[in-house]
Amino acid sequence: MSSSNHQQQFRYTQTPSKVLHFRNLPWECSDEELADICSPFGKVMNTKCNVGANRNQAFVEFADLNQAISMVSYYASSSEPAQVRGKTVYIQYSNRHEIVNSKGPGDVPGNVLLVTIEGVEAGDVSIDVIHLVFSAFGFVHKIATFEKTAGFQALIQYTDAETAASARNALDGRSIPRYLLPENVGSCNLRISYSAHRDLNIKFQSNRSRDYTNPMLPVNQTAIDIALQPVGPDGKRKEPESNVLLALVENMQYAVTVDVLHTVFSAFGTVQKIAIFEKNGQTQALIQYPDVTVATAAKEALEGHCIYDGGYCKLHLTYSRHTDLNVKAFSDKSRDYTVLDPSLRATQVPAWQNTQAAPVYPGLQGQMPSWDTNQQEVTQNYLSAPSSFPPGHAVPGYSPAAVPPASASPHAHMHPNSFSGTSTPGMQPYYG
DNA sequence: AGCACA
Repeated sequence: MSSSNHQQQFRYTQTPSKVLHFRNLPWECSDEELADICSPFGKVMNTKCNVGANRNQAFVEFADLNQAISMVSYYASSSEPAQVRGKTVYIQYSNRHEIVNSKGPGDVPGNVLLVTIEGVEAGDVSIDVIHLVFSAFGFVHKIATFEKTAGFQALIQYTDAETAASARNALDGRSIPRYLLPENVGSCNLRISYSAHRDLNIKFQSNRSRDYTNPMLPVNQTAIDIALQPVGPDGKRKEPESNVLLALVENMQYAVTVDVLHTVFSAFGTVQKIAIFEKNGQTQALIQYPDVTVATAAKEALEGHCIYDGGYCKLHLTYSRHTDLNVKAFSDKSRDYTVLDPSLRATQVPAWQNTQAAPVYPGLQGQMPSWDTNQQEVTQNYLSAPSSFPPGHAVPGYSPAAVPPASASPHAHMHPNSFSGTSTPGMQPYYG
């Protein structure tokens, strides 16, 4: 019966309790900070921090009811509010009379985190991505991953509980950045608690477990394919290389067209095909090169750079799992330069009416600056150019208005780099 | 800025 429930909701009518409820606490307020402001009023028997959805509430249990009353009374009449780290905290009697320490094992702080990666299968998030994400907070000693009914989980071992806590506080409830995930994965929230483990027993370096303190550990058979993959300078294992790049475009303030991408990516070699699509509300593109080497050069030169000055249209590049795109030869969202001569666009000739590009456009040769079919010099210039990229300015001077006509080169598929090297003299922003 | 967890 509700009439028998005399628990009061509001401060002036609450019945006193030796348990006090604190709210509006600063982020990650510690038991020590709580005890600091409570101990002048009595003996603190128990505390519970990081309560509530925002983890900014807490409970403190005094030894005696009068001690709790004295604290509430003091701040009720004080001109200075109770503060922690300069932040005003609000104190009232809890509607319970003791702190029930129902700390599950996952709430006992330790140096090993138990991470549940929601919404993914084990294969979707590599141990290297996990390592990359969690290394942001300190040296990761060991990682073990496994699949349980709860889903894909990982144990992350840090040096100490403080480092583990900082990682937990920063990442719990958040998602792994999308550009670190495969194309087919949406958001994947991290649920992080503490493991009771102190020291993980990693027997092998494998696709499921790593011991970063012991690089000499034998490699498990199941991890051989992974071990054969190249390792980047940061020690992060790369995804399988491909001649096709997946580009995620961040902060897309300007339209990123097929032509823009073609111009940007042609600096590193012949672009065979481009496809632009939307995924999870973000613009993505696939760029196909003839071989992995060129794709790698483009990836390394362009990763993290912006198509436009001012941080606009920042590129995040990964290798696609595709090797040969099946795209419409000419649409606003895709282009196949191996099938279709781009000059057809300028001359308004549909692709399917022309199967012999070169002989049809002899006149265009004359429009081009002095270049012929032996464009070694141009090719070399642009292949060597990415090393001189100014950091943070993938395409300095690039402006949306300066998008080159895709029609400029009728031979893009025959002569590597001829497009970007010759078609747009006012548009050579890459290397100054 | 408003009450935990099993």
